Amino acid sequence: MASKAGQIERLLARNVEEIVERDHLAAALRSGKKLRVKLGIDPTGAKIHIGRAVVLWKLREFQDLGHQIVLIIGDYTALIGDPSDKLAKRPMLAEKDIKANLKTYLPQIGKILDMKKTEVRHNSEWLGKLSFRDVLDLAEIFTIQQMMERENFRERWANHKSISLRELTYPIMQGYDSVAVKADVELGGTDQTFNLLAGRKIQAHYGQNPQDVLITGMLVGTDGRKMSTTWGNVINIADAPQEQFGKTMALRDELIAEYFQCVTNVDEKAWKSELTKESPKLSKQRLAFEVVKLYHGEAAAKKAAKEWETLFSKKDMAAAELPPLKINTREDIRVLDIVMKTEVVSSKSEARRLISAGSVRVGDEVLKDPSAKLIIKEGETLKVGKRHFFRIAA
RNA sequence: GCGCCGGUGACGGAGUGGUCAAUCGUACUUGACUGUAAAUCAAGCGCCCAUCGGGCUACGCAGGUUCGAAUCCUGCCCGGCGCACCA
Repeated sequence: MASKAGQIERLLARNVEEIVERDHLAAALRSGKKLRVKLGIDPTGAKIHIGRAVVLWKLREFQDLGHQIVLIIGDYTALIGDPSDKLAKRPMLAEKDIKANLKTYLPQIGKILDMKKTEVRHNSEWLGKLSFRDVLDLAEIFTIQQMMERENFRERWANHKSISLRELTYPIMQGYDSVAVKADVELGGTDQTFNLLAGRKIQAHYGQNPQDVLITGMLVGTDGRKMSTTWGNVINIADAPQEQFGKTMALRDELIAEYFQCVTNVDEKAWKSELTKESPKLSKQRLAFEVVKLYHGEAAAKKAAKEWETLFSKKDMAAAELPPLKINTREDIRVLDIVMKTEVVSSKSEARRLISAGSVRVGDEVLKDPSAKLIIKEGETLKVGKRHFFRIAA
């Protein structure tokens, strides 16, 4: 393990886009004082991807140095809901969703942080108690002009897109969180810059020392666009080993370095020297291995690497370990119905399309007729599309 | 509150009474080529049945006119712009 000074140096440098009051933070870290380090998360989706994990790993570094992590669940902010949802019923549903999301969230975060040492708070605890008067007091801290400096507001303003009054209160809600938990440091991605800085101002207003702010870069998706679940270019930390490995292999070559730096723990010098002498494919295999290792352990990573090799590189379906698919092997069955059984398609029309396109094969044989009937044997392999494989079970 | 413009598929954006399940671009899926990379080429891209083909549901919501509506009319909801308001 590196020296404490080394750890601090790394903490302040790797994947860090900007630090506000850098010297102050550096001094605080060296002072030996136990800092309260805040991260706010909105439980909006069910899965956490490796892009969002960047900041969690940063927290882990703080944790390893003995500081107190304070995780704030934005249950109150999320409850208020999106401005485009006008239905009165919405908040009730959201409350349920939030609870469901939280159940899956914390275990995922637990893959990165030591939850026993983490303070988990919900911001409804204090935001729910504020009076209208309190809110006005908070609102007084900022001017419209300051709010409009924010890029996404400015852009929307320019494009005649709506900006709700409520949205303007987001920074003050989040900033007040810092007051409530007496944060010394807050982390976030560059998209959070405005909110993070708002926290400083609000703390000062309430007579607290402004938190230092550490901003991490945003990880791009595997295809080079912004990482987003709707784009399908994400690798989730709870994804199965195989899936993580495969998704990493689908990464664009030019992003390999960035991914090594942002999503793995591999020492910078180590991966840089390797990268220059290896082919992109080899580098990616190493990268994929590291990613899986991080979330599933070394044994799983080794296994995933091997599986990938047999299935995709050697294209040896027969030798690979595949998920079983239960099919009646005694009667003949339509190709269409077999594909439906796999549940990789959302409709029969889609299944027909896939079949007609020649993307379904049993063993080495391509099956192009949706309504052709066949008797399929136990142990045979089935491939549907590019990446769905099964082994027939009785 | 008044006036004007607009709300179309994942997104952008055509279409302004039948030939519209809806031009086109992007994204996406699949095939070929490959390194499950990129680029390129090709096909597909509402749902259901099907061999050609047929049926159903859709163009903010609800009604109406018509043989026939995404297209016309009425009401409602939502967005933008302008006016008014600004003691």
